[in-house]
Amino acid sequence: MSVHLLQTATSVLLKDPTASLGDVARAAGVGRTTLHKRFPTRTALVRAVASDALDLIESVACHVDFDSDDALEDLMTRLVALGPRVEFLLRFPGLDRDEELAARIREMDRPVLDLITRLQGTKLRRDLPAWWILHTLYAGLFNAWEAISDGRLAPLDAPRFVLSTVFEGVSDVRAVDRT
Amino acid sequence: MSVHLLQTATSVLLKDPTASLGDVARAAGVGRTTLHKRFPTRTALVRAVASDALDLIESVACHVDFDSDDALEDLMTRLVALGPRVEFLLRFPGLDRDEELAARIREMDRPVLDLITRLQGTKLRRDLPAWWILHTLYAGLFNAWEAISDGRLAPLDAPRFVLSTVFEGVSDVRAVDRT
DNA sequence: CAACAGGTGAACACTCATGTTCACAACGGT
DNA sequence: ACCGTTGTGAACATGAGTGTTCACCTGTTG
Repeated sequence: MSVHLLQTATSVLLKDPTASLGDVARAAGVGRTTLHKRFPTRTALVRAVASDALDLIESVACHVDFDSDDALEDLMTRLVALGPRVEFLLRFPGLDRDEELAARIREMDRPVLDLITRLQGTKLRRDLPAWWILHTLYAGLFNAWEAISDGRLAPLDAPRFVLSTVFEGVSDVRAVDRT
Repeated sequence: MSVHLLQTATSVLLKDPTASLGDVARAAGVGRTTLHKRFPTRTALVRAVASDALDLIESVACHVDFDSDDALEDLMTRLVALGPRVEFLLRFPGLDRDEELAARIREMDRPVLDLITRLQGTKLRRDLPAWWILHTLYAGLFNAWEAISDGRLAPLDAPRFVLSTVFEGVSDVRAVDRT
């Protein structure tokens, strides 16, 4: 039941970052008092939601074989499926001001950055910084989540769209004539 | 001076969407009363900032030759240069709930969507929806703006990074072996 | 049955953003 | 010198979100 509460809080706060605790409690079907019992302050709730999202990412990242050549595709596919729970992490305003959370995020980025750097020896472009590629991947994820929540993109289509677009770009290869 | 006020408001509200009007006024070096004189309510200020951003986009869009084959690259390059003023438009929470603004945005998207559809006959992939390509371009812009404001990316490098990444992807073409 | 933990609504005080009014100062035009 | 404009600070009322406490209800466990 605590899990469902966090999920509801995630979606409510993501749709409207200024939503009151009363809104969150009502959406979750619990009393505001109960919400305050579990999360004494608003920032505590936000941190719990963010922390939950980080746990979620870790729980899928540990299933990815980072030594594989398809690790990035595998990771991305799994992340796309997580949806709003993780979108919250990248989108919620002022979240980066929490140093502890920011540190945890950097900590999670590190192995992915290493993976990207390694893959730049084989399948990834070497003329782009690893951090730029990482953020391009994030941008692709973000893009897909937004399209899904807008109802324009079917969740099952999302991984294919993201991977295909981010890796191969939007140019028609057969028509490419630039250097 | 009114212009400078809007610019300041943009950056302050972008950094912290929950910033109070007092914060905005102080950052702009004017009294809160003066701010209220010019923009009676908070939403009025937000709408003014957004409207200003839209004007900015229109002012550069009218210099783009939409019949050219390089129209997209031209447009993107100009948009990258606009920076935070426009980032506000895509990022500020709850902005899409203003129907008038949303309509103006859709109105501006239309010619770009048409351009994309047209270019899908030549240089752009036909297996992706036009709206997906459009949002991928936006995601690239957003990515660049974020990197710039974080100090990781030099503004002059931004257009090249965005265009190259969005159009050609992050895969090393020479190593591509997928279908 | 008794005790206890967990959930609930009502009420309260507190803080803060907001919107408004008012009186005053600076400035330019007549 | 007069007046209208514009900006300013101070003060005030209002409303909303927040955090807290308390009395009450419910189910479980002993």
